[in-house]
Amino acid sequence: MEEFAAVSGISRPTVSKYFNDPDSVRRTTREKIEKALERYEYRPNIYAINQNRKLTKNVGIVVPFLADPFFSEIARQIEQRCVQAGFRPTLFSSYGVPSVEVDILEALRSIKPAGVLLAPLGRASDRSAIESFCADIPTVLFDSNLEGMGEAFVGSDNFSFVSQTVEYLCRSGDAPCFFEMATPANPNANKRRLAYLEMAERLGFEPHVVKIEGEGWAFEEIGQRGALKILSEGGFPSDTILCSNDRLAIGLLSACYEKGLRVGRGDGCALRVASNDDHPFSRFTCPSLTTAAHDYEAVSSRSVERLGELVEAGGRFSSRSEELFPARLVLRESA
Amino acid sequence: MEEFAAVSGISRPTVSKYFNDPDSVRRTTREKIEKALERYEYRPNIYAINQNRKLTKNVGIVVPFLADPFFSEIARQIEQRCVQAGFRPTLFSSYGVPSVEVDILEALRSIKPAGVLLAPLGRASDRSAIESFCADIPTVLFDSNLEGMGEAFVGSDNFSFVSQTVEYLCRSGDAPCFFEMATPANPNANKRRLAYLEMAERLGFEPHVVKIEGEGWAFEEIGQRGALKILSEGGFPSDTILCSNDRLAIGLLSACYEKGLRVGRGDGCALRVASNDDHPFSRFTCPSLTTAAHDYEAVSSRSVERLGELVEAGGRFSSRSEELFPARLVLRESA
DNA sequence: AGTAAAAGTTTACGCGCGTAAAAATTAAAT
DNA sequence: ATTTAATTTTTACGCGCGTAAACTTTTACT
Repeated sequence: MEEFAAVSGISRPTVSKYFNDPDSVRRTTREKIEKALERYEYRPNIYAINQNRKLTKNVGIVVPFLADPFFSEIARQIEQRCVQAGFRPTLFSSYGVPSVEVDILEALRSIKPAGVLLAPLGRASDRSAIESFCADIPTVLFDSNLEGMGEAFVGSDNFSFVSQTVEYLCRSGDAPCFFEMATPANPNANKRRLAYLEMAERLGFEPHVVKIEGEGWAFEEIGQRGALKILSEGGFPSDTILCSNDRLAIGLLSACYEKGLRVGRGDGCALRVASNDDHPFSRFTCPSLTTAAHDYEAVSSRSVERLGELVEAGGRFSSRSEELFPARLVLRESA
Repeated sequence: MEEFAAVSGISRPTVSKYFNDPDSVRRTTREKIEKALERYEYRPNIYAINQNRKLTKNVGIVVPFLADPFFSEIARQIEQRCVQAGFRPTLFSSYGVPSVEVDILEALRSIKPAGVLLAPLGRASDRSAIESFCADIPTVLFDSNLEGMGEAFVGSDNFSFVSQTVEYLCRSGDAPCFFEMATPANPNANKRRLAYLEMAERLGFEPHVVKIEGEGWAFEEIGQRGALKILSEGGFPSDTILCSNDRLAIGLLSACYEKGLRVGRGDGCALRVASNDDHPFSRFTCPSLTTAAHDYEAVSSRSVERLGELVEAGGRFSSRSEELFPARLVLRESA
């Protein structure tokens, strides 16, 4: 930087100021530096910068399972918006393993991020590890809420999802049973079940929750196996099935196909299947999946916005906020 | 570190040595330090470390599209193995955008990685940018080969994929036509087409390459639209279709379902469909997809191994190696 | 016990940059 | 042309650690 300052005819502290914020120097000064920049392609050393700055521009984005297209899609959007907001995002996935999630948080501490956007594993998360992390690093939770943790939460309104799908299914045919994992990894799953039960009461139908066995994040396989088991043991309590999430539904549809059961709302269809999430692949299932869509854009943009505000506010909000975005019902062929 | 060295009763240079490599100090010394570590939870500042070390332990992993489960799966495995090898991996995705790929390489330069594992976009990549990057940073290419770039390439043997699927399809029924994008993003697609043509000649059948329009990485949609168009304009030249990759096949299967065409090898099936990749979702398509599987494990482990050797060798190999792993034919219901 | 090799200690420097303070310069305003 | 505010320059220090050199202590081995 010393040398570069010399060739650009500006003092080093001013050059340093320029790289911190190009608009903080006079226009003529900026132009001189930028002219020199074209000829000498100097880049400040990021490690030296971050060692001396109290606050880096790093942002950590943590998701529970990047191989799930839902998360890779939302991570993609969040990443983009972080860059637009002037941050340097780094993407992490715990791939469903709690200890990896803890390791990621540990690694994040060491890069002294301005803030972290965290979608926790959920039930399997080490709550005390996350709590102590949030105490040290400004953190916004998204997608999956852990009560009281982080400075803010941005996610989707599970009741909005389920109420719309249930309402639609009841309006257009039989009331649905609810298909889910017995021990869901994600807290959203619990909220969805509760929403289903609530809707059953409101609309006056008998709820049936069908729980299937399975651990981990291989939801499609769990859904497929669970559905095959149920189908060969007397079938579902209703011909209309609402799945807790699209990945389970993908497994269910594959099981139905295997069993020769036609899914859809037309004549000759044995089952109707609807679900929640609007997973990127749900348009290509057979039949295409009727589902309640996340507002990907709202969740991702609001998460990053909230993080920006948090960093601006010095890392703490006076009170923790929770923002939930409603779902949008997407009618396709499966129900 | 000064203070920590004091409380642990060891000199600072030795403590520094310890954090560089715990095994480089005497056992008794190590134990003293680790005992102190339990009580004072000191962590060396990663920025100060990397500023002074000639070589960081950072490794960049770059994939073209993380929302494609194929890449998220291979990225997952590579990430794991990097950690096991003592590296600090960071994951990047260009999400199909060439300028983002260039930005990523630029960002990678600034973190001075020990090495980079790069799966380039392919046709859309800025070759000169990648070339100049590889000249500066030790790079191993994987999945997608760019002639002469990087110190090594590790990928799958496209001929092995196509020869096995074609051979199987011919053996068990009619010869396949080949379904692909007119302007594929990935160089593997071209190799697969050539392999198909070569196999047609070897086995003595008339090749039919069916090309569909479409740009970008939304392969399922492109495959679906393309297939719908073809099906409503006279159909495919053969009742057996080999897709260039699984994501196109997923779109094709969805189009077939929509058209009421039964896919599979049994009686009453109008089409047989096979493909390449063994995409994580290909087990759950309707019907499940017969495909040639990548050796995910071999490709990912060998890539990381090769990178380790490269770093060990000081960043340069005397000659560029290309390693291709054969496919494994996975017979499912679609063909 | 004696000795060479291995490991640790002291001392000191430098990495590349942020940043503070005081002085000097420039730009804007009366 | 003066005054005043805004920038820039000079000078200087420090961040947290890697690392080299010379020296001292510990370990391993005959």
